[in-house]
Amino acid sequence: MVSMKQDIHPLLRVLNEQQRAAVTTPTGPVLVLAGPGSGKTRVLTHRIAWMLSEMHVSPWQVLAVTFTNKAAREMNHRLGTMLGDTSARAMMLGTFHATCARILRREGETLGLSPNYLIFDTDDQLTVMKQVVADLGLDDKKYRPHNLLNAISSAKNELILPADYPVRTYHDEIVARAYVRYQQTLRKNDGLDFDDLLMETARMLQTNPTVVRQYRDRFQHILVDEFQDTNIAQYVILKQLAAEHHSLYVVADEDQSIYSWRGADYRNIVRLREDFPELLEFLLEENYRSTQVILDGAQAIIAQNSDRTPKHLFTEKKGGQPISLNEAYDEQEEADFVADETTRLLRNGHKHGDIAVMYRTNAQSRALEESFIRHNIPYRLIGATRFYSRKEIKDVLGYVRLAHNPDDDVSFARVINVPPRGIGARTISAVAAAAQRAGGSLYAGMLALIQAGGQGGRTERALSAFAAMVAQWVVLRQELSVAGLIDRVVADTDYETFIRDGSDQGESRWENVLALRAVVAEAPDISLTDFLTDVALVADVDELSEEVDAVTLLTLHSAKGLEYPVVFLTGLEEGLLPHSRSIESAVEVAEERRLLYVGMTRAERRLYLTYAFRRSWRGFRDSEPSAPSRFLEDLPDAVLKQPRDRGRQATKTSWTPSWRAAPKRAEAPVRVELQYRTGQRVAHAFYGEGMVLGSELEGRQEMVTVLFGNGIGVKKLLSSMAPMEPLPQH
DNA sequence: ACTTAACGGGAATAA
DNA sequence: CCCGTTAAGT
Repeated sequence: MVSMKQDIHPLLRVLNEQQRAAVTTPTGPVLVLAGPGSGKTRVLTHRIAWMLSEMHVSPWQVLAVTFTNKAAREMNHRLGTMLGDTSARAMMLGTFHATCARILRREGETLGLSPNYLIFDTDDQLTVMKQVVADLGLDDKKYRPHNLLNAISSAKNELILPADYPVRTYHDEIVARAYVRYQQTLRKNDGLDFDDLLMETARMLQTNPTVVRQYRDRFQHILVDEFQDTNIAQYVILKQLAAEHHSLYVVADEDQSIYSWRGADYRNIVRLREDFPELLEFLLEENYRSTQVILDGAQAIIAQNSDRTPKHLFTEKKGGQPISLNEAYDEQEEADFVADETTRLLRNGHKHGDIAVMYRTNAQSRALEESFIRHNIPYRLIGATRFYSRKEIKDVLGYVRLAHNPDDDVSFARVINVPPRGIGARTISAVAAAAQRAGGSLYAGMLALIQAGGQGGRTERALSAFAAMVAQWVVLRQELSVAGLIDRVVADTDYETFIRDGSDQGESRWENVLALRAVVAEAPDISLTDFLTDVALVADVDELSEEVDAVTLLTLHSAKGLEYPVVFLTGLEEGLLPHSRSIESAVEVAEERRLLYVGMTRAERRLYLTYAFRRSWRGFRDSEPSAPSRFLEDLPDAVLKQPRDRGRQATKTSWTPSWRAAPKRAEAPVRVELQYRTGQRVAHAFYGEGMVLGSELEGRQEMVTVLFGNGIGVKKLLSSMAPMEPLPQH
């Protein structure tokens, strides 16, 4: 039934029928299955507004969980303009991690957590785990701290406590011991890792009737975005909170589930249906983002996955520019193609900010950056080295963390001799030994050591000076703002002189310190605890501002939830997408495919897919040949700008980059006839005519070095792969 | 005690 | 290539 516009509630006017149904449904468990670009953020926002204005829900009773802090901010802003700032501010709105951090700050004491706990990031976790491996006398080659952390993270995501870690093998036994020790060490340092935030919250809600009642009363209405990427701990939190009122409103797209490696389990959708049998489901199938061509391409890719609900996405943006599929010689040429094409788009009226370049791994950004610099195109890079993981930032935060809690051994060990102040390895072991004896922190150990005396003048003076400095910071943190405290620690440690060593890198590091200082200045009243919590929970995408007009470089994972008029997806090669680490598992390959789907569906108007013919792998001096991604085979020619070169399809046999290949076995020498001789003239399908500079066997392959004309220059090609043939001699 | 060079091993996505 | 570790030099 078509209703007259004026009969429709103002909140609903901008919505289509499906969206309207989802927004106005009575409270209760609701699952909105939303395709990409189908306006799920809009639905969530309008649903909240609808509940507040039409269903007598108080903002205080609403908990909304988003995937990024940025999404939370945006939703908050939209609701603010729709309803007025006050009601928007009363809601609890944030990511799972941020929300749990807040709850634990208030209630954690029931679990024995200090209200001033700090969040330990990946770096800190690794520091702690290295200590654990050393303490337990484990071989760190056999039990890599990194791997142990992964195992522990998986356990935490499934709410498995150290004491309950399942042991089936000796290896499990070691992991279990490491887990116990790791958790003890974290707590001794008053730290929680990212997974703890979720696990401890879930555990508290499961075990503490008083707390759970309090939060069920408070959060009578819960809304969740990106539900397909929740893990078990997150699901338990939701289930516990919603157990009484059953007002749980989740938005999901199983085709965009790309975080299983972080414990996300899209079967939570199945659990939801089981745990809330009265669940109502809504579909959002109209896409408002992309053109039909882009949508068709993306659909063709995702349709190949089994175990999914088929969807009928459609858009009114019929037709559109065909998808451009491009092969480049290597990663440099690929990057140059992206830059050249960007320049062309800019000439045709696009802004830099319209354009995003996406890739599977952060390492791929390098070639792109270099090319953008050469072409003088402003860009910004998301991810890579997180701002808050940079050495200089971690150092300064280390001092600040010591002021917050001098018993934080991780921070203590990090900064005790930074900048170098004559406290070397010897002295540090003495401090550690004293701490051990006293059963206290390193800081306590240091104080004990100073009191006992007898270290020798130099060392004693250095230690006392450091101790006095830290003690002073602890006092000053009460009276100074965070900005003031940072100024003070930087001044006291003479950090500027240390970091500005005259090199360009030093300058850039100092600029980062100043940038940190500027960030703090924007929140003059923030408490030290809140500041340190925020810092730990910022994601790089959170910092993405629309005001900067630059091309965005980011991983496919970071791109989730974003959209751009023009998108380049680069490195679409076997080994990269799907990634070599996923290639042997069908389940993981399916997730890689979803990753491509997520990338493609970010594009509004123009989509470029690129792959390189050969690619350099880190330390290898020569690049390795690569094959186009198997996923590209599933693109119908109809959506492509030019039909594909059928000769260069991915082979179905699994391909491994050389650095993953099995060690070369001694083989009987195989005589291979060289096809090309130095001086030979050749014709190449892309590069035209050239002259062979040399030809040699590489393994069993003939590698030909050819000089091409037209400014193309020297290329190294595999005779078996290259679309190239010898020309008759004159 | 600190700095520097040489070496070896590992290599994905991220709150 | 980048990291951390180690050995030798300041």
